[in-house]
Amino acid sequence: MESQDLRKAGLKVTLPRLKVLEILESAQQRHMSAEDVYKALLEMGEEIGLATVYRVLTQFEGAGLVSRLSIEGGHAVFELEDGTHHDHLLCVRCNQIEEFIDEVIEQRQRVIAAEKGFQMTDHSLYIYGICRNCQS
Amino acid sequence: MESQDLRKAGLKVTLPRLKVLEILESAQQRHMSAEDVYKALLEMGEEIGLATVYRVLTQFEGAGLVSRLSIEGGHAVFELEDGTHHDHLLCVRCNQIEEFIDEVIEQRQRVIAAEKGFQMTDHSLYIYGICRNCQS
DNA sequence: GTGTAAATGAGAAAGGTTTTCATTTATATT
DNA sequence: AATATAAATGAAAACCTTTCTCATTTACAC
Repeated sequence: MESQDLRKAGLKVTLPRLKVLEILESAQQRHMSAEDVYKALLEMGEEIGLATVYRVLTQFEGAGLVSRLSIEGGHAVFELEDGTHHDHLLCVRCNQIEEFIDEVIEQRQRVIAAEKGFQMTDHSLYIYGICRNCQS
Repeated sequence: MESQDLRKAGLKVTLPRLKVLEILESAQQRHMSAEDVYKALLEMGEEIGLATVYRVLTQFEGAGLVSRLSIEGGHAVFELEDGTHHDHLLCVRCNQIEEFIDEVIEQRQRVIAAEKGFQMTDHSLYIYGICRNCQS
């Protein structure tokens, strides 16, 4: 009953929105670009325009249903929002993305923001590297 | 004698390169986009193409003379390399950028990368917030 | 001074994302 | 259940930052 999620978010229940949600929920990869979602829709037989995919993802972000990662060099990727804040490790070879949570870092960030007189609104931490599989 | 910096970096000493270096060294703002540099050059009376500014900044980055920050939502900004690794605090109102160094966070990042089996190549941490001046 | 490889300028092209606008659709209302 | 209305969609154009192409100019080695 994903329709409820959409209604709760104040969005009309439309086929493109339901299908995009479905893709995000069932995809093998948790992190997908707009293009990835678009292609997955095509494979599913749904002819939904790329512009609509972008619009829907942006609305979902606004509604708190997904988060947007702005990774270095290029396109954004989206992940279903699961309520947990986490940061990311990205493999520069295979583009795989892993997540991690580190309370020590979180705490230090709060301290630093306070020290500098900043009212923190957000923060993003990306660790780039070569994952275990790609080191061979 | 900035010419030496260029020669040391294996770059020919050309007027565009000297002028871009000059802008970066004398600018009131330490963090500048390619467009910022381009405009500063125009104000200085130097007719240097935007493509050249991009090329020069990219070469400077390769030569270790400047660092490129990939901040959220759009264009890259460049800063003169001063040898110190540091992270950034960005004001979402006035776009001012502050720098900070935190050895605890650095250390935790190394630990996390190791735990996940990543050979870390780079990392980027941005704290977004409202700076002291903009909170009034 | 001259030759040669490298650098530049202008504009075109690229790549990801957003906008426009006419058409379609979901939902509130009758 | 039919209808009105505001919102959503598709397709293509526009956008924006950045890179590339290619003819011309320039720096540096000889």
